[in-house]
Order: sequence, then structure tokens, then C-alpha cells
Amino acid sequence: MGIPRCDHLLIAAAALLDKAGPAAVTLRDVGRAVGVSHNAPYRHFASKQDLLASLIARELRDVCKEAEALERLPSPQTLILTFARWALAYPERFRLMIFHWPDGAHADLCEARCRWQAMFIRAIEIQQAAALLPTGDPERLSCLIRSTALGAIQHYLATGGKDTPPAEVIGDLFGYLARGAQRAPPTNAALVAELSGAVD
Amino acid sequence: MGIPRCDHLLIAAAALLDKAGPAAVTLRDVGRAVGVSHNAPYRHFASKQDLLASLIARELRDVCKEAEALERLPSPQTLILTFARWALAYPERFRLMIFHWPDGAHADLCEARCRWQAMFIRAIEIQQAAALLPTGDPERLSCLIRSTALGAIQHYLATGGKDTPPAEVIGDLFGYLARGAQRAPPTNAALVAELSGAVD
DNA sequence: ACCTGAACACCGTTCAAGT
DNA sequence: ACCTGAACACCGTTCAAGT
Repeated sequence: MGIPRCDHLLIAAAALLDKAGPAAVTLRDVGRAVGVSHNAPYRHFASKQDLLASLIARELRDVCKEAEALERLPSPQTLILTFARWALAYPERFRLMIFHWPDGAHADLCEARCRWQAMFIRAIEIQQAAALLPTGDPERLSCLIRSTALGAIQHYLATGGKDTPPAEVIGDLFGYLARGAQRAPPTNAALVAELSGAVD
Repeated sequence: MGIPRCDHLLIAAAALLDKAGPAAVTLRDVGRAVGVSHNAPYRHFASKQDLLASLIARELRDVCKEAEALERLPSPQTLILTFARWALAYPERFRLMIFHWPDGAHADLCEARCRWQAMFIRAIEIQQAAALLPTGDPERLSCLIRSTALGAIQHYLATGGKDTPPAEVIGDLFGYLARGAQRAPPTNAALVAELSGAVD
């Protein structure tokens, strides 16, 4: 039990979220799950909003760490598909993430977003330098790819998995981008196939 | 006052939503705004969820009607930018729309979604036939464009308008798609410019 | 048919205490 | 420092009445 009480609360909240959706995560149940009173969480988080923002900040940081642990910076294709795999594995966390708008600009959450984005842009610049992706402002290209992935995941989950899987939509985009590049970028066929089977 | 009580409740709910976000729309305040008791809405809607789903179904239907009122079917570029303009004008309604997941598959909402999507696919097929967009499954191409727009709007609004405006992201996508077509599709420069100025 | 008021179980949050 | 229990104001929903 070396795990801090603070993280314990976040884990309990994530479990409630995954099991029964955002409406089911109440401070009372979170406290109950870790064996403290219904307002003990206020010792660690300023409000329920703060707890939820901290939860997705931690998730995003974990996704970053997973990529950073590799010996080489992954390709943009791998990075975005890793993110999509996380979203498909934990749909309610993803939903919470996209629902959480400014509302106060949570510091940890902003930092986690920036960290992922910086890594993604670096990955794009490398493929641009190798003529695997079209030239142009890498931040702008990042925005296009990120938008497509975000929307594809959102729509796929919102329709209950009845539409085109995100990996295929993302693959289509990279296909069109390849025509703007001098050489075709890798398709990461293995990851795409793995991701396509992640949700029925 | 020929307006039905049912619509009156939806309008009041939309006003509360726009003014103070999703947390502020309570059945009690909605009832108060139209001058009825706090549970009169139950005569018209099965639950709060039902009222909210009906609200965005009505919104989506209005967006459809706006396009259908024109003498000719608008281009895919115009359709998607009209949707984006609506989203930027009513960010909280858009947020509610993307937050509303299966949760029961609201009939009116599903119908409105299908109606818009069918119109969009028809518009794509027309440009494909004219060699203005790449060939291939129009439904698949529709999914790519729709995903990009959805994600671009979401990200733009979530960052408080600090990132690339949705119209430019969508424009970039159509630019890359044009390289896969025999002739370049129209860019709808006027609509793009109008939309770019819609949110500071 | 349509609405009302009271009531129920629940929630986030605050606060005065406890150790 | 960290937690507790009671309390407050609020919420969605139900239900027995009213017309």
C-alpha cells in the first residue's frame, strides 16, 4: 500500500467511470471505495471538477510515458494509433477528456496536453525531413491529423462501433497525405490491424 | 404565442445552456423560465436526458433544413462549413451533441443524424462524379471529412479558440483530397473567411 | 389531458469539531 | 495535517391530488 491516498482516489474514480459512466462517479462513492468519509477527497482536490481534471491529466501523462519509454521516438502514425487504442480501451475516460473544456484551464491537464502535442510535432518534423510527409507548418499538419483522429474516435464510440474504425479513417488520411509527400510514409499495418480488432 | 409548450421548453433549455453551460440547465429552471411548475416538463419529456436529446435533435434538424431550403444541393465543403458555423455560434449545444453517446439511441436524434449524413454523402457523390473529389466509397470519404471537421471544431473550442480555426483545418484536408482528384474542388473561400471570423 | 405541491433519495460543498 | 459527522441548498424523479 505504498500508493498515495491521492492516486488511490483517482484510481477509484476511474473504476467507477469505466463501469457506469460519468453520472456514476460521485465524491461519496469515490470516498466509500477507498474507505474514507464522503468529503475526505477535499483534502486532496479542490472540487469534483478538479478531481476529474486530475484524472484525465494522469491518463494523458501515462499515454505520453508509454511512448517516451521506447528507445526511439515513435512515428506520428504510431503515436496517434497508441492514443486511439487508449481511447477505445477506456471510452468513458476519452469522453470525459473531450467534454472537459476550458472551465478554468487545469494546470496539470494543460501541461499533459502540451507534452503530448510537442512529442507529436517532433515526430512529424522527422518524417517531413525524410520526405515521408508533405512539407509545411508541422503544427498545422499536426492539427489536421489530431483533429481527424479525435473526430474519428468520437464518432466511432458515439455510434457504438457501427461506423468505420478510427484506425482506418486515420489510415485513409495518411494515404492522402502520402500523395503530397515525395515518398510514401509507413502504414503501420500491424498496429492498424490490432486496433481494428480492439472494439467489436 | 402559437408556439407549442413543448418547443417553448426546448428553447428555454437552449437559452440556459448557452448562457451558463450544461450544469446550469435544470428541469426546475427550465420550468420556471416558461412559467410552469418544476415537473411540468415530464408531461412532454420522459426525463431530463430525453429533453436534452430532443434539444440537439431539433438543432440538427434545423441545420438540415437550412441546407435543404436552398434551390440546389450545396457542395460538401459548404455543408460541412455550415455545420461548423453552427457549432461555433452555439458551442455549448455542440458540446452537448458530442457528449450525448448511445445511452439509449434517442429516435429523433438518430433520424436527424441520418438525415444530415445522407445529404452529405449525396453531395460527395456529385463531386466524385464530376472528378472534383477522389473516387472510392463515398461513405468512407464522408467519414474522413466528418471526422476531421468534428475533431477540428472540438479542439478549437476546447482550447478557447487559440488553435487553428476549423475552417482552415477543413480547407487543408480538401487541399490534400484535391491531389487525389482529377480536378481541384472549389474552396468556398468566402464561407471559409466568414467562418474564420466567427470566433475571435 | 395537463398541471401542481409535497415528498424521497441523492448530490456537491461547507463547517465546526475531533485526533 | 488529516479526517469526520452534521448540516445546507440543490437536484431528478415519483406520486397522490386537483381541474
